[in-house]
Amino acid sequence: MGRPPCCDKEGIKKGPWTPEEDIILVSYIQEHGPGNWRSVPINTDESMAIDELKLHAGLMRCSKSCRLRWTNYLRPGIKRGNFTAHEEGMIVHLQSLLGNRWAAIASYLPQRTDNDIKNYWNTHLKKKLAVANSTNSISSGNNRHPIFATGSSNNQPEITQMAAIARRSPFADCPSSSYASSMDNISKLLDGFMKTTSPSPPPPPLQHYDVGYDDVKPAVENPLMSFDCMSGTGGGEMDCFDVYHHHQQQPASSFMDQYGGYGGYGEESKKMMNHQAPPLSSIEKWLFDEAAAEQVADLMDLSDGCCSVPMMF
DNA sequence: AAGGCGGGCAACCGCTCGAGA
DNA sequence: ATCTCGAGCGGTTGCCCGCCT
Repeated sequence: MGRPPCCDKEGIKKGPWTPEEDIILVSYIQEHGPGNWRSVPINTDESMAIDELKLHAGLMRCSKSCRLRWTNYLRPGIKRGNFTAHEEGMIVHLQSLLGNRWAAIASYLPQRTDNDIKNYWNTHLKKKLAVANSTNSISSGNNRHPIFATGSSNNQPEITQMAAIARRSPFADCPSSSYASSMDNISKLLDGFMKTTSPSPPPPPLQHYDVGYDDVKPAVENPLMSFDCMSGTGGGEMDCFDVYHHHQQQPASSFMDQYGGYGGYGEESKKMMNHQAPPLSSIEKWLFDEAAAEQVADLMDLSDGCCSVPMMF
């Protein structure tokens, strides 16, 4: 007897997004910014300008669907494709600390979406950890990370879970072949869209940040939008861990303010910073700590079968 | 070559939270 | 203080694609 689904209304489209829909959504967000999702499909009423009416004709998606599509796929700065060993380690580590709070975990990997992380956990890491767990029964005492010695982690699982990630990612950088995973396709479509559509002046350039580079600078390559950092080269090649390592000198809030602005991750991060247990300041210290970086690297280098993995699932 | 099967991932659903009235 | 509603989150589903037989 719950609330009816927001997409139950007639005429609201569901299912896979088409390139045209992506273009419409990106165009809308470019002009209005992310957020106010409710208004995306609704703004097709008479209050809209003529151009906007044209722009949104055909985007019959509910607000949820629009938000999801943007945050999980279209949002600039998303790194797609294979997870690095460092990213795996981060995910395993953070999952052991935070549980299945994928949004919170994603806030520590700004280039990855919560959906991506969730899927990767469910399809890859869970199996790896299960295999490691089933083949090993070594006790975990020696692997406890100092972070759990603070007395604030009453119910924390063993940090040694992360040691179960024993292999470096065997995958190569190869984007998926389907439309939905092809940033090139969208970029080209958007480029073509701008060349072939309305004679009205082009909207102002959308800025995005090359997360992980030395200075946070707006990267304006495509007048409409730039996806370069998602495609496996450029910014996408930088490990998330490098990002954190690089920013360890900065206050976390500053880092999140700079990088978390898109798609709501910044807000989640701020919540994490300010309110939520476990004590993330400690976690952050550890994550940002150079020595910890080496420790993670060491753990990631461990071969299969050398560590215990007391799992919770 | 064709059909079956399983893995991976995009997208949906339902719930919770929080802001504003 | 309470209610309403939008935003966001996590769990789950279903489709697509590649591999195997």
